[in-house]
Amino acid sequence: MKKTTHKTTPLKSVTPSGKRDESFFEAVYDIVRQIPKGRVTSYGAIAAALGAKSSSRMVGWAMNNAHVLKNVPAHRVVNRNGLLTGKMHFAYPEQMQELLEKEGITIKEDQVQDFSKRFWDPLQELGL
DNA sequence: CGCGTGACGGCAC
DNA sequence: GGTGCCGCCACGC
Repeated sequence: MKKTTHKTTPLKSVTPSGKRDESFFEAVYDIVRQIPKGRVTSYGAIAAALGAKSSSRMVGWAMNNAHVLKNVPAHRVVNRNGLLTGKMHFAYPEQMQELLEKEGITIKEDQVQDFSKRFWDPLQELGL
């Protein structure tokens, strides 16, 4: 796809109503909600499922906005190392680990154990 | 408009 | 296998 010749608002389209295009956010939330209990995925995997794998940072940015919507299990999203990098953004840092352990996931030093087995790839699982 | 920052990831060393 | 640097895109100053 060709991008705009001007560097202004490459991805951030503005809807006629004047608000920012939240389609990216909604898409992220939609995938996160589909993460099975007891499984985790990575920001990059979600970004890849959205066709913007190089924008994995935007996924994390979207999650920061997601705390408003309680329907999004953001605790099931970790970085590609299986590290709970986003724990500081929860109500309290330990909450992320508590929620994961409550789902049967073992965590050691903010690190998801058996990450490769716990990993849930939206691209593969959703058949994309 | 430039610069620094960030819930990231890939690659070089 | 770990560490560091760079690229990525959006945001705040």
